[in-house]
Amino acid sequence: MPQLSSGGGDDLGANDEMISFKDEGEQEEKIQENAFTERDLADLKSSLVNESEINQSPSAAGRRGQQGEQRVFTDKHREHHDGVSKQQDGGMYKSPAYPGYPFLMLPDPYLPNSSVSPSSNKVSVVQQSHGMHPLTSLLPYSNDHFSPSPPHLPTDMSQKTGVHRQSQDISGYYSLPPGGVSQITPSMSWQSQPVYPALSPCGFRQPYSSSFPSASSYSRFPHSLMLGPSGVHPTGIPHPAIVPPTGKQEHEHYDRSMCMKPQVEVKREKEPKKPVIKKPLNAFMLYMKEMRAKVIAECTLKESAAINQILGRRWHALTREEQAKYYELARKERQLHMQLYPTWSARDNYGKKKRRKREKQQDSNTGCLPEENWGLKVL
DNA sequence: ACCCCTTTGAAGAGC
DNA sequence: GCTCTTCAAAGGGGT
Repeated sequence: MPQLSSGGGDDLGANDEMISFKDEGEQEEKIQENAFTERDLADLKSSLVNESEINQSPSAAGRRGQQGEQRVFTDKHREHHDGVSKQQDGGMYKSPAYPGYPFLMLPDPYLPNSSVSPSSNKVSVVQQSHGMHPLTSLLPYSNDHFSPSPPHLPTDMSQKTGVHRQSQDISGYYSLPPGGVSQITPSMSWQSQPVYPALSPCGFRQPYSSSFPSASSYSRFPHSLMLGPSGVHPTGIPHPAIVPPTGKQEHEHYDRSMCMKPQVEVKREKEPKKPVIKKPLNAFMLYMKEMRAKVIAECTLKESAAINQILGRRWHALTREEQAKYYELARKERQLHMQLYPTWSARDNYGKKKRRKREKQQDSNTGCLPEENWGLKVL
């Protein structure tokens, strides 16, 4: 475990873990809302815990018993992760433990024996019937693209140090021209868009079988800078990362409309509203996206809140190496997002969602409208 | 139709 | 620098 350097493990935030980690009883209360009986739930959760512990490497099982080593990824630890990633780029990604990462993370159709093996990359790849595997789309990366970041180059792209230096870095990943983003050619297109699901010509998400990266399939998605002001490419094909500023299921609604209506009409409809560029997914979100289907299949649960609780527990049960892979992917996602949308800020989407319950409660107490205040602050 | 729930992490704002 | 808030995905459930 490369990241478990001596002297660094004890300060990895056991307290935070204990705080954030919910009690078993609490879990039961939550999941009781499902159709399961208490016993079924207990069995389910017991099996989940067992499964997590069994499937884990012995180090993970041991780690669970060592609350003091439970991870909390503070910035320091993230840096550590980056350090791990660097190591893993040269080690994990190329070592026998992670041969060809992320290419190992292929969906079942592409790996004859892709089931989880304790000795293999334990992060099982789940065939998502509803979407492209976020990691699968990393396949276009070459091994060179996943080579370790050059030691002389910073890898933490969260530091807004400008795109140019990132270009120097990401150009290795995405073959960016020296000029940076503005010179990204359509041919590069969306090979470098790992998270956003591949869309069928009709805009519907495709299973792996049809979304397996290929130059032709990805070339359908032009670069953001090739888009028109509404985020729609002149061809009428929507940008996968840009969604209309409506509520849930934006992709589906939007994509269907793209299929059904002439381009000009759609363009006209979309013009008045500024497209929404979503936040890049963090490590846990990437993990959830990958594992959700598996949990649903195993637990026959469909309620996302319950699924997410399970996924949260499993996330904690992962070894640091396993988590590191997702942190690394998330880091690359952020890099890519920053490349594609240099001027985008997370603040752009503030207020897009409706006010939350907590805010409403505050409102009832204070009479304030926090989100409106946000808007005032922002503007 | 819309919001809540539930999770973790990233980012922004405020102090 | 620390704390708090919001959003990212997901989809069943509630209003």
